Amino acid sequence: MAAAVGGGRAVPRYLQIAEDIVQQIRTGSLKPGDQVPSEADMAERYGVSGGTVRKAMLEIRASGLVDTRHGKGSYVKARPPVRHRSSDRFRRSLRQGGKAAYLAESEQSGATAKVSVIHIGPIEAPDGIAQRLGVDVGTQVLTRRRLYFRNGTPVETATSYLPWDVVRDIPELFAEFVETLQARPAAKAEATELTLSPGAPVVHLVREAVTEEGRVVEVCDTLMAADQFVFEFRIQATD
Amino acid sequence: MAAAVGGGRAVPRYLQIAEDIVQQIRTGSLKPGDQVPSEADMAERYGVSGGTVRKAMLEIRASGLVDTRHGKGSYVKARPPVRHRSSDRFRRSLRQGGKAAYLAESEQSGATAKVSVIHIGPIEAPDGIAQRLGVDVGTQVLTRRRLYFRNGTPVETATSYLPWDVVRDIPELFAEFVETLQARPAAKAEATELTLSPGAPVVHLVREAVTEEGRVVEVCDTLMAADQFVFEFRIQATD
DNA sequence: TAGTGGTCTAGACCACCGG
DNA sequence: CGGTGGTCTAGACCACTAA
Repeated sequence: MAAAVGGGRAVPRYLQIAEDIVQQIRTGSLKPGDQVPSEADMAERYGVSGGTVRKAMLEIRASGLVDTRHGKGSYVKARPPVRHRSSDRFRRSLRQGGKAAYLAESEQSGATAKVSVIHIGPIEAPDGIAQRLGVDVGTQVLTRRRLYFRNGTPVETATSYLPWDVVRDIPELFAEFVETLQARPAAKAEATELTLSPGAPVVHLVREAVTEEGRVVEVCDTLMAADQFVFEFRIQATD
Repeated sequence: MAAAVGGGRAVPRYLQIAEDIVQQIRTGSLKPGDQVPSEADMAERYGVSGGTVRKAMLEIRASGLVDTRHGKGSYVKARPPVRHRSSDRFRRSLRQGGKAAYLAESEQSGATAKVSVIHIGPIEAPDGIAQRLGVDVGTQVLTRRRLYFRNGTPVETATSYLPWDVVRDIPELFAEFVETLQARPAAKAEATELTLSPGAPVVHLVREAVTEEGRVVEVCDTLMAADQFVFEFRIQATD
C-alpha cells in the first residue's frame, strides 16, 4: 500500500508508538521485568507495518529503559538507574587495591557487585598508553583486564597498565590522579561485552596515577555503560 | 524480492557499507566538508535497497563523523573532534565572568567561539534546582540561559540559577565547585537545539558553586554534545 | 524543478530462544 | 517446533533544499 500517512502528520507514527510504550513504562503500566509487547503484537495493535514498529523499538531502546534479547523479546530493565561514582574513591584509605574500593563503593549503594579478572600478564605497551606512561612503544608493561558486574549485569570494563619497575616496588605514593572522560556511542564489540543496545552511549574514562615526582606510574582505561553512572567531582577553587 | 543474503553472512551488509564509508573518512578519501554519497548513489553502488543503505547511514551518523541535513545531503564534519574541558577553568583568575572563561578557553584551542544569551530574568526555581540551592520550590531566582557555539555550530546550552541575595552581593568567593556529570542519549528537542542526530549522546553536567560557609550560591545546568568535549579532572590524593 | 533525506508498506528469509 | 528479533527488498509518497 502506498505511503504513510493521511495528510499533514506532525509527529511520525513510529515516534508516537515509542512514546506510548515509554510512557507505559514510566507510569508503571509496564513494570520492571515485564515483557514489552512483541514487534508482531505492536504491528497489529497499532495497525502499522513491521518496519515502522521496528523503528519505534529503536527509539524505545535509545531511552535506556528496556533490554532486548534476540529470539526472546524485550523486557523492562530492572536496573536502578545509576550509581554515583564520586571522586571520593581516591581517598588513600579506600585504595587498598582497586577491587576492594569498587566493592565497597558499590555495596554502599545497596547493589550486588562482582569483579572478574579477564586477563593479567605482560604485554607490549600500545601507542597511547606508552605515551601516557612515558615509555617507548613496545615496552613490556603489566596489564590487568577486569569486568565489573552490578546486579549480575556487566557495567564496566577496566584495563590497567603498569611499568615493570613499578610492579616491583608498589609505591602507593600517588600524589595526584588525572582523569580524562569522554562519552560516545558504543562500538559493536563494546555493546556486546556490556550487553548494551548498539549505539547506546558509553563513557570512556582514562585515569593516570601520578607520583609526587610527577611520574605516571599507572594508566587505567575503563569503559562504562553510561546509564549506570553519575560522576561527581569536587574541585577546590584556586587562584 | 526475497530476502537477504545467500548463506551464512557474518557481518550484515549495512554494517559493511557503514564501515566502508567511515574508513573513507578516516583515511581521508572523504575530506572534511565533502559530501558523503547520497543514499540513492550508495544503493546503486553497493547494489542494495534503500532501506539497507538507510540503516548504514544511521551507523555512519552514530560514528559522529558526519552531519546530515534533510534535503541537502550528508557532509563530513569539519569539527576537529573535541575540545578539552579542563578543571583548570575553575581558576579564579579565569573566572571574570563565565563568558570570558569560555571564550578564552575555546580560542586557546584555535576555534571560533560565540556565546548567545537566549534568556535572562527571574523565574520560580524548579524542583531539582531549588533543592540544590537550599531554597523552597517556587522561590524566585535569577536564571540565565545561554547557547554556546564553536565554529558556527551550537555545542552546549547552559542555564544558571542564582538566588536574589547572591545577585545583589556577587560574592566571587567560591571555595569549591561540585560537578555531577552524566551521559545519555539526546531527547528529540535537545538533539534539535544542538543540531545532533537523534539519539546521539549528550553530556549533562550540573555545577554547584559553594562558598566557604558551605552555601550553594549558584547552580549551572549545562548540556553538551558529547562528541565535542573531553573532560579532564585532576584530583589530589587525600587520606 | 530535480535531488536529497524521512517515513512507511507488505512482504521475505535468517538466527536465536525456549519448550 | 513456534515465537521472537534481525536483515533485506522494491517499491511509494512526503518534506526540505537549492537552482
